[in-house]
Amino acid sequence: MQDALPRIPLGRPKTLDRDHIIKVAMESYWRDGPTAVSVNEICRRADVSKPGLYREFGNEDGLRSAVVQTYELVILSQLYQIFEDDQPFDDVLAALTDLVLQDRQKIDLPQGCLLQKMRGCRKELGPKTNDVIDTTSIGTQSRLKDCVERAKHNGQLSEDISTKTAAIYIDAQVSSAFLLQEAGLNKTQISEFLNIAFKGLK
Amino acid sequence: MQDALPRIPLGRPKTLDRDHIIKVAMESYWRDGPTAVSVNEICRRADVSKPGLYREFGNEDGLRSAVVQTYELVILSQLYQIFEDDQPFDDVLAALTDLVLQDRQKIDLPQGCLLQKMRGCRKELGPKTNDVIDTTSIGTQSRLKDCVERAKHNGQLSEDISTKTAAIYIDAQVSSAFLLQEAGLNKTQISEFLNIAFKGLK
DNA sequence: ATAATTTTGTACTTAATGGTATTTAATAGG
DNA sequence: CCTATTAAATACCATTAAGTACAAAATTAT
Repeated sequence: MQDALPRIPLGRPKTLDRDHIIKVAMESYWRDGPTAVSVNEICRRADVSKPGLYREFGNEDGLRSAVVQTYELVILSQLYQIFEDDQPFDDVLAALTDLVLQDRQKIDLPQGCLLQKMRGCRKELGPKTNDVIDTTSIGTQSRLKDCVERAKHNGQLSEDISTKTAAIYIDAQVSSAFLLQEAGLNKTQISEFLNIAFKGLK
Repeated sequence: MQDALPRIPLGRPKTLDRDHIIKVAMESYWRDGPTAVSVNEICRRADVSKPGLYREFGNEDGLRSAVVQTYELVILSQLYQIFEDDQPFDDVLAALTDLVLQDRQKIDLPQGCLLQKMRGCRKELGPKTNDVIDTTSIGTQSRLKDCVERAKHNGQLSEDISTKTAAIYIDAQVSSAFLLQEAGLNKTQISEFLNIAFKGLK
């Protein structure tokens, strides 16, 4: 079979920038809170008409779920990289600390973790968004569990702690560190905090 | 000077039950989220007229700040009791675990910690509420610090960890445990989690 | 040209929000 | 009984929310 030639579409050409809307919405939800920014406000910030946005995402739930998906793809991938790199477990924990401590303002990104913020107000979010939150959380957990399993296998982590609990524990500590950072703690304090937390794993 | 006799007030007698409104609002914010319930809805749930509520609390910010104050008085007092009881540090940590694990449904209270939920969306709350959140947080921290200092003095806790960091750490771990509980983890898992977390202090 | 097709934004709807002006009800004192 | 005083709720306000009907604009095909 021959490949179909790129068909020139009929009608008015597209100008609506879906990725741009997602980017603006992501930063808005991330910085101001997932329930603190209205669709109206996002339209204003992204300089897009409301029907344009609704055509693309269906409804608010569609927009928010698209945002979470993009967040996993663009932001959480850094985290996944750490889990997948085959390095000593201590280095993994150090890399996690570095990730939390990296200066967000320099790269113009909001503080904290959007997924965590979404989880915090999930009752106020729609079903689709809740689904994406769940699958993303499960994705993170499963990667973390693989990492923990590997560490156990290499004798870098005690077998006493169940893999699931260890994964939940590490995730929770990183989340706490993000929260404390947003509350205004300095790098030294965050570092000290994670030090104590990760000591419990040894 | 002579004590003034109890003056009988003129006019229509009061029937508005301030404490009842606070109770209803507290449970609403706690269960559904501090920004998820409108003043209208609270009026409905408390069976009170809107001007009645506004007369009593001024505005939404006034209601929310009153709720947080009551929360400290009624709920956090249990926590404060643990910090103030002069018991071995290990017992303090065990008592904290018990507090998290107590069955909230039996006593018909929502899960999690309202103060923590308020902190999570503080940008969406008014200035008065933010003030009360801050003073309450400081109050908790200061009691925790006293408790930590005592433990250090009695040789039950290493002097290596700064008192402030230890206090922040313990508070964060309890908060995490509450969150995990809300996410559906069972008692065994929560217990295991706090076990690991508190191990880091030893 | 003009018709067909697709994308676009103006302007609207309905419902809810936080907040209040105003009237009505209930009491005490003269 | 009438007035002053206090507390109550009805009914309203402006604003904003999420979501949409519809006509104008921009293109290709005829």
